[in-house]
Amino acid sequence: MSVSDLSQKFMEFYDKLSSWEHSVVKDSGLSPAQMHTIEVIGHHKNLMMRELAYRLGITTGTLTVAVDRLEKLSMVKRMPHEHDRRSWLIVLTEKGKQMYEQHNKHHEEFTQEISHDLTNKEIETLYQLMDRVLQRL
Amino acid sequence: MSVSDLSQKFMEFYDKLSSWEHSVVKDSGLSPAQMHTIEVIGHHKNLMMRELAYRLGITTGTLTVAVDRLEKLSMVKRMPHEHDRRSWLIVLTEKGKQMYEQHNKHHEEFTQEISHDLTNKEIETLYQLMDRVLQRL
DNA sequence: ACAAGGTAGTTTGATTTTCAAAATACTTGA
DNA sequence: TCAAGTATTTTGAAAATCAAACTACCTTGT
Repeated sequence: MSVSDLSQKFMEFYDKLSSWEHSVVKDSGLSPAQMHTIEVIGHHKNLMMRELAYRLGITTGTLTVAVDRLEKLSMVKRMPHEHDRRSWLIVLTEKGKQMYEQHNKHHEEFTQEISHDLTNKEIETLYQLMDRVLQRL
Repeated sequence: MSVSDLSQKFMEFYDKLSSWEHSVVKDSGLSPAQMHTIEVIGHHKNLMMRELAYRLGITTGTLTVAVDRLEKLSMVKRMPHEHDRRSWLIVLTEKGKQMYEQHNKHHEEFTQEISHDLTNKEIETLYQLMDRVLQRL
């Protein structure tokens, strides 16, 4: 039982999550990138372009286009920043919030499904271990 | 401690892994999609176009273009299929194998790094729990 | 044996995602 | 105030993606 084994499991987990996400998102009418954008905005409530781009791992130029499109779909809107007239706060519209909530529900159903064989204690343990691992990131 | 909490951790893990992967891949000269293609081929040693496309979650049309490009970069090559003249087996070249090994090493260093605070027993537990979760996927 | 239907891969045409670099508009600090 | 810095957008180009049409080959039922 080596670090290399754990590494394999991490990557397997990542891959499977990725393909699950992909298949779920397809039914939503949004692209994976669009859904991810909505997830991050929904999680943070409001973000400036620069910060959002950073969290999505894309450039602000790319984000400008993406936000334009999401705005056209009535999923997000640009709100003026109170203290900096160069900036926008990007927030979810009502429709965007619904999309966010629904997608979250999918995540929870998914988690429910895959942790079905675990006891409450095991779920707790898994949570704690992942939490500790994540703190080093 | 609910399923919803665990769900959050899963998504946080996914996100952070994703952005880590992104930053590592950038230094390799390949795109994330290209690296992922190499990872999957490297893992399975050889795959037909159809199977590889399925595992990558893309269409065969997209894959044709991607493999063309990776072939031009001398990372992969198409080998004729023994029993089916319509098919190719996609395999890594020597250069592709090196890329694959190096990327794997990055994964292991990453895993080493983030599991640094865990005891061997905890690593074992985490591995087992993830393994059980993954079996339901 | 052979036609019909199925499958593997490629091509085509279009859209989306992405980047780097230049441009614009605003803020900050000396 | 003015120079330098920052937030966003625009531009031009490349890469990733899809659906649908196409080619070549395989399989099956009669």
